Amino acid sequence: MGRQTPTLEDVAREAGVSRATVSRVVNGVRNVDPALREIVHRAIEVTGYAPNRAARSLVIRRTETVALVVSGVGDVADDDTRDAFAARVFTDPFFGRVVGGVVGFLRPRSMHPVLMFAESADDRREVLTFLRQGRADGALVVSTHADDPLPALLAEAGLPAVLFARPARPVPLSHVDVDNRAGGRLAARHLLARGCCRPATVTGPLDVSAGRERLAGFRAALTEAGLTDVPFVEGGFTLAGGAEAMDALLARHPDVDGVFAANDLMAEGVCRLLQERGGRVPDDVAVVGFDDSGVAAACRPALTSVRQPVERMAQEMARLLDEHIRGERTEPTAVVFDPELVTRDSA
Amino acid sequence: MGRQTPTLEDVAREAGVSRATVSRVVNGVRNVDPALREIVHRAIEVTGYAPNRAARSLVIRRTETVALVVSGVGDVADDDTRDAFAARVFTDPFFGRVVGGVVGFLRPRSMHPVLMFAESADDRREVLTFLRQGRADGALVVSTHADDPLPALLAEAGLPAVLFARPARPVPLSHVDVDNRAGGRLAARHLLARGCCRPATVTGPLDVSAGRERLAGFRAALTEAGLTDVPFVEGGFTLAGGAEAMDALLARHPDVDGVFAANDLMAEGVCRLLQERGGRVPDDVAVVGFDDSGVAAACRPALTSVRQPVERMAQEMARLLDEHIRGERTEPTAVVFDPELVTRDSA
DNA sequence: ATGAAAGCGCTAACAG
DNA sequence: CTGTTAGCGCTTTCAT
Repeated sequence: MGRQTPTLEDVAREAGVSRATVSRVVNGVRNVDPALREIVHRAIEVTGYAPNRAARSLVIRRTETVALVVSGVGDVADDDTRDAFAARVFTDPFFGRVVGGVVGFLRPRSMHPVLMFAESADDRREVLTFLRQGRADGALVVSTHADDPLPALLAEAGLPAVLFARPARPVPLSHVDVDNRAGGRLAARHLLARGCCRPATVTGPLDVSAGRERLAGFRAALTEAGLTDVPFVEGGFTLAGGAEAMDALLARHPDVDGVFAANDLMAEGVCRLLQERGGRVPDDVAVVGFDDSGVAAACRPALTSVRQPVERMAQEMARLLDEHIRGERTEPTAVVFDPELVTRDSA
Repeated sequence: MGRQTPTLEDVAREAGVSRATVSRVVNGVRNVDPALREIVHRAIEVTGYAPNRAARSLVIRRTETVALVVSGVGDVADDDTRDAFAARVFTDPFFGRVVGGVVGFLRPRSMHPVLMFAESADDRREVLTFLRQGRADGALVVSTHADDPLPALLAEAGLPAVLFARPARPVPLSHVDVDNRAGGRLAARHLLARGCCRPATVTGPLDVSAGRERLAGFRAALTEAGLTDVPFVEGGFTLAGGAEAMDALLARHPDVDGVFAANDLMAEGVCRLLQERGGRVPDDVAVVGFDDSGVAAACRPALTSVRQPVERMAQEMARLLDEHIRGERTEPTAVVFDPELVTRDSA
């Protein structure tokens, strides 16, 4: 067997040039005689050379790797909990879209995401260590809870990081978000336009800014139309939570004729419960969701939903991080996207 | 501002020892005087030292990183396609469980997964390059199609890799799998025990071994019971595919009284279609799924399903890869898990 | 435009 | 048990 994987040295020898020249060719630096460049390329081909990234990283002090961390607030860290967390996270179509957008930005730049879960203090420590060791150049953080301590830790440590969604308490980090308030208004106006006069809403967790803002926008638009005291129940952003919330809502207000659920999963839960009770959607109760994720189209009836451009947002999040990493951007920046109503069958 | 991040040298100076000693302490090598170890630990604390992984990787020739690649057979690579692929992949609860299991093994060893999608020839090239550059020590591959060329490429290149599920054509790589045939038998026997006498099945893609084997097991058990010519339609492992397949099945055999769907997503599609047609599950038609993923419990009615221990399988996959990487295992090995029937409401 | 040489921060013989 | 030393493979001045 020959020696290990070939190095720059080997290619240089094969091409009859210096290591420096090969390095220049590999990295596409100009200042290289086209003829030589050809020779070097041939030598690379012949030797089957692949640059050692550890060596490169050591000198350029970059990994071309970013941490993609899904972060909660848990304080436990046993395997079952993590399994369950991972399964739940990945079942929510929202994360798939985030991953898609992130990869869409990173891949053309041959950057790659390392997947991390931060559900406990240990996990968070691990994320910081990971970054401080230079195993990743920065972090993309998707928090599942408002009180997630990770963003603040990252900011304190001066590590490059960008958040998906505005954190509950201000943190000096860039973030992307959708205009949740505008989304709530869109939902309200659509229900009004349909002729609903007893609308209600199943909200997300109210300690999360997305939950609060969607509710606020919904109420504001209704108030403008003269409707106050709109009933609402918190649904926790899950399918089961949506159904339970609708159950509670129905118990107190059997006559609701329109429901805005703050995400599609809950909207589906709402539809299910309504149907179980013999109600028809949208004839008896119109339902509007939020996200326009895969479940919106798959739900029966297909959900009318406030679309959040998650892929674009995730892409932008990656772009911001890249700029922070290269030092092209230093100030925390917020990029806010406009929601859009997608009309289907449920309202 | 002080200098950059502290190095071994800085810690050594602070502790009044040599770099080697600090290195030994950091890496937990014995042979170190407990008193000195204390001093070094203190110095690490004081300086806020975090070992530079690129430097370490350069010499130990390991990254403690593995590629987790979801691999199809596509030949396109535009952004929208990838977005859609990522979204679809992550919507399938199956992958969440895989990720959970993989992370469960890796994390305690401070190893980490880099997420990659391989949907085109370019993507596959990228995966190989990634590994050859030493950016990851090996690959965990989850193929979505039988004809996925990636496993063979990996094997040819002599790169450490382990597959989830047996590849359609033999490849000299380790893999984990569930006994799909036994799973099919379990489903058949359950339907028979319930008194079904006109069973049918919605299969997975028949070019995938999981699809073929589940069908084979189902048929075999039915044949033993004297039932031959069991109707089947291919459903593509998706929700919509399951519904369509059931539709086709019903058109040809309106009297089926039991259906085995080769995964839960399709089983849910089957239930939906049945319900749309006014049929009741399980009273008119009993439905058995496969996987016992999150949707099984969430489906109405809750699905009786053949459980695949995905988390444990994924964990084992990571363990095998780790052994291959450290050279403790050289021969390709297959680890096959037993399925188990979980009885709920649908059958 | 090209080459020589000095590290990047760490580990691992090898002495002592 | 501890220190000295020689690289790991690459990039990057600095000369030429």
